[in-house]
Amino acid sequence: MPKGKVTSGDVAKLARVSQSAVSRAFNEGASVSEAMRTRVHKAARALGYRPNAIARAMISGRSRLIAVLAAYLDNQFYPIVLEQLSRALQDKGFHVLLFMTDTGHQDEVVQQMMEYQVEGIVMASATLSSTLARECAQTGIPVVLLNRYVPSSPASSVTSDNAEGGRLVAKLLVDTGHKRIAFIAGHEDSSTNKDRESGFLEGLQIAGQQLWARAVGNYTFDGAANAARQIFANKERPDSIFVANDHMAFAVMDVIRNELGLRIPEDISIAGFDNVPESSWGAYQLTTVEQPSGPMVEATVAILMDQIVRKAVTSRNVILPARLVVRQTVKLKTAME
Amino acid sequence: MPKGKVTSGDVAKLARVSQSAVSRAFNEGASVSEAMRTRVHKAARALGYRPNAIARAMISGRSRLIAVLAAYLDNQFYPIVLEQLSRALQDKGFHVLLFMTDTGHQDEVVQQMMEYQVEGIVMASATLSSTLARECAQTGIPVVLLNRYVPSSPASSVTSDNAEGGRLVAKLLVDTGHKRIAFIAGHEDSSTNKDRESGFLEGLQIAGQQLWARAVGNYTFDGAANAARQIFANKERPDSIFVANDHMAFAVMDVIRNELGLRIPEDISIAGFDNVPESSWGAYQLTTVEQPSGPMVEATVAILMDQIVRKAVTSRNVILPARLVVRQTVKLKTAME
DNA sequence: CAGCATCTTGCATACGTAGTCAACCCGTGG
DNA sequence: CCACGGGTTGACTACGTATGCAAGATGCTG
Repeated sequence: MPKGKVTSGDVAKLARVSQSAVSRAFNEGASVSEAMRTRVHKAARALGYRPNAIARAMISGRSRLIAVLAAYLDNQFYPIVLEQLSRALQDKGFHVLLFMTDTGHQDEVVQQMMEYQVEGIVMASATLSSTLARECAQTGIPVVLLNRYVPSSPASSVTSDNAEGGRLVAKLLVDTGHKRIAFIAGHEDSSTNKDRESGFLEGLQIAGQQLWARAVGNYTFDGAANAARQIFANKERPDSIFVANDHMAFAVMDVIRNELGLRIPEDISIAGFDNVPESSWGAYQLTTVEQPSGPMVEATVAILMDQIVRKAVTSRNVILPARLVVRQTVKLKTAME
Repeated sequence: MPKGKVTSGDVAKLARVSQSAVSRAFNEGASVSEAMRTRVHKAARALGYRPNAIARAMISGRSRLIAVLAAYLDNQFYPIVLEQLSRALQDKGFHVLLFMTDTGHQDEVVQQMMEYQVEGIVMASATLSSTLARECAQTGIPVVLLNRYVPSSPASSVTSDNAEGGRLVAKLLVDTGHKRIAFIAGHEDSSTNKDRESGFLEGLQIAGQQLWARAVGNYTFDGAANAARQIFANKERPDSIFVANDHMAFAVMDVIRNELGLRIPEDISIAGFDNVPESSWGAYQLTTVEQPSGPMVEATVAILMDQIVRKAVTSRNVILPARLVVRQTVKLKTAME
């Protein structure tokens, strides 16, 4: 029966070998005979021994810990990424130390991450401060900004092609005959919003159109609902709205259908961004731009492993293609008015 | 400029004091003069020193790590709980080590948790194996089963009153005149499903009714959609369905409205369980039973702190009240047929 | 002013493991 | 039979911090 803590020393005693031998028996590259290894493992099994990862991290300087920082998990995009990320890192023998923080205690949180000697940091939220990103990066620890980009930062980043996504939506709305096109922004300081909006405006401009109305939802559900109400407070209504992410788009759709009594897409078209699972749910069937979470996570892990295992020093900025997912919230053909 | 690793020894040298003094200056309860503390902190700031949590965990035997185990994050209930849990633990000076696992590699994952010397384990998923829960508990590390209950286990548990919730739904459906009442189960081995179902059946029985139909959705979106199709494959339709959680209820509603062309609640009533954020979204307005995630997390943290900080040994089983949240998916008055 | 208690401080050690180094075994070829 | 080399093994030390212990400093009481 395993009582309290059992150490490599205990195993060594039982197996009548040295502590070093036990250590080597549990390390991949070490020089041990097969006989010794099985002998040690047998004793270890008898005692219920497992190497102490803390002590191991201490001596080797390798904690096998990756810090993941997120601001919120409301937007389904993040839980999904978090789940995939955690699984992928587990497969590589790493583990996720999770930190939640809204703007405010961010500095403190970064300090805490460093105290745990994490080998890498993933910042997975569109609304984290740029100074924080920079602060992290200059610690020498590999930092990957997931779904966020800070131009002058030495940190790596993985995003989808937000600008292209914006352009695709603009083209879709224009091509389907929309004339009064509105935009509801997310968090205005975030790179995702900037890129989506600039791509969208560019797309409109190419088609010779201008933005009809604009409001800010700050990537929150309630904020988006208010933004929608604000846009519809005017006498003349838009005929379409591009909402900066799906999470907000659902709020906008709710307001349009339940408060204003309008139909989607007959009275007004809506497009979102992310392609979270809810977008495909029957009640929304949201036309949106897909952010490929799988490849984004893969790229994140690849960068991390490159820098940690292969000690690569150059940071990378990966931009994955964004794809339009057409469902039923954009009216495909509209009569000229 | 902070170069590489700076240790308490470096700080000690700069401040011309002993390493012990530095250690004490960074520990709350230690015996240090105020002069010494400020002197050390000044030197520490100059060097960018922060104590090494790994070394600290090593010597003190206190890692301040809590393992959180989840099977999936699709169901919005879990991300929300995870976010709250992480925040609450951070406030207490603890940190979350996140593990994701489906049934299969569970044993391996538990070993990994132990290797990191976690001080507590939270198992946050309805579909984790009971043997795993037991295995965890007998390690001597405090284990809290969140939203799950294993009768003969020494682990603590925090749940809502699932049986009462089931009864409330039964009463609601009966009181509003429903006669052909169906149930779509989650994962049949899970305690949440068992309790919700037994409470529901009990409620029906009290009212002198019997279950009209039953299918299994395994707590998955697609599984629930299929379960719904199966139930409606019969010539005669139910007039109401209690779905074992909200996540599945959305799938059921989609099938009913989009595939079968029926109206909710005019043609059929739906009730769920959890009260996840999406339940209040305009497109669903789901009548459901609230699981109070806030209090559930609070109770979890309280139990953990009791056992870790105050070294309490007795496990606790907390059951929090479940509350009916009436929205618009249950037809309140139905004409007798 | 002596004597004692309280508070501070430094020294030395311990935590559990990995890795260096030297010693050792065994087999091979000269 | 000896020299040599590859392969194993054990003793020892280091990682960075916390803490028991003893010594020193300070304050307080009689």
